[in-house]
Amino acid sequence: MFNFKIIAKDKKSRARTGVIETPHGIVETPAYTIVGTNAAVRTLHPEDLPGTKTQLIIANTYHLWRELGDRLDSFEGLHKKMGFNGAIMTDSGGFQVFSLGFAREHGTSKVAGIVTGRDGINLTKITDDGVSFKDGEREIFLNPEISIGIQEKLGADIIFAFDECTSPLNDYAYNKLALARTHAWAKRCLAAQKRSDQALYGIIQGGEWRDLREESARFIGSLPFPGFGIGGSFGKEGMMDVLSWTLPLLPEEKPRHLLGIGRIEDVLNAVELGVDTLDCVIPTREARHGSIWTAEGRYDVKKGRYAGDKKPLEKNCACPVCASGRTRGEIKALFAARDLEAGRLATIHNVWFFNELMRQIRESIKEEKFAKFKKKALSKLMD
RNA sequence: GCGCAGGUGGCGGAGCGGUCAAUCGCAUCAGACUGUAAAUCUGACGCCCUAGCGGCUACGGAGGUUCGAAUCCUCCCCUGCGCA
Repeated sequence: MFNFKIIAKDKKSRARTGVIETPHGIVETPAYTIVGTNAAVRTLHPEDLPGTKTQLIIANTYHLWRELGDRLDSFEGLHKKMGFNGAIMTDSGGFQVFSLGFAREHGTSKVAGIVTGRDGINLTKITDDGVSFKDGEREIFLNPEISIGIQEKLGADIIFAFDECTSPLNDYAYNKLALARTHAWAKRCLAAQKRSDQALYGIIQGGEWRDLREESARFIGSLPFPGFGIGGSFGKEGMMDVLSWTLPLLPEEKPRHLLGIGRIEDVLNAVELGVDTLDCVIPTREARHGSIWTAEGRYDVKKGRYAGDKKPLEKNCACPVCASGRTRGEIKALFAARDLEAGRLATIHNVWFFNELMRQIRESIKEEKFAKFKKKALSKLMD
């Protein structure tokens, strides 16, 4: 049902290319996972997905549980719901422990140094059993058993252990405590799993501390998970340290997923260090915000200078939007008109862009040209 | 020609005697976004600068009243609607 096969390894780095087999088809790795939190890639229609070359989508346990509640028992399954026959993952809700809690309270991102909106509201209450999320008048409680139970009903091909994503502002002592909890929860997740046709990935945490990360990689890596996720917070530099500390300690033949990271340079660095799949909201969220990703980086198509611009979003791009002759000027005008079609077109392009980047990465590894490819790709970036 | 309603920053549109360089929206400019709380958010947006509860010029034009006017008065110019 679930299998990972490494096809080629880079000689000079830990990069590898392979194939993950799932009940819903294969995923060629390294692969980008497109985020579809509420069982839909925002702004896209199901029929848009094939054109974007998307192999893998990740939906979210917390959000779907919040939305479905009791109706989850009669849920048709994510593949049907999304009109997507490829591989699907569900995140466990562990990230929401951070994003709806500490992150929201303090206005921090999981990537250290990034300041986001802060409203001082912390909706979470964390105990050793699980996490209670305030949702208006009601409360939503998640723990390892409940998260796995929900994920089994959602029916993704790959599911994640319920963990606690800490903040870059949490100190060593807190991370140590949270890590012990995440480890205990990992075992509970394994014990709670009933379905055998879903691959449950364990998640490595430990903040930016080497001893915690290594401890986590050893511990989680020793458990019978068919794959692993690298989660948590770190700085731009620390991110690569964390991967270089942890990935060598994990069973090489099992796939590794980097949770929630995905700018061009991050993708290249992560792959170089041995990451097989990764997910990120950047292609989709930034598309809705008007940021168009290209080999040179991104630009904001909403800007006045693109009014009437007859060029495609990206030169020589073969995505369905660029190939159809849609222009920057048209898309700028759609953004100006608040037409949701703008976000859809930008999303198709961005998703295609990242999927295509991964395709090129896979090719370069097979051809033993990854280092060269990476260097060239980085040199093209303007910022 | 008469009557009525208006003329405010790039545009729309508040303000109707003081704390108004002027709410707000749009446009523009700059920035952010990394397991989606955000198809969202932040900042700038008359001119000048040593960037400050700083200086200057401003609310169609010209006068006037007032300690003080975008706000009141007079005349003029212009626009829209109605009647001739």
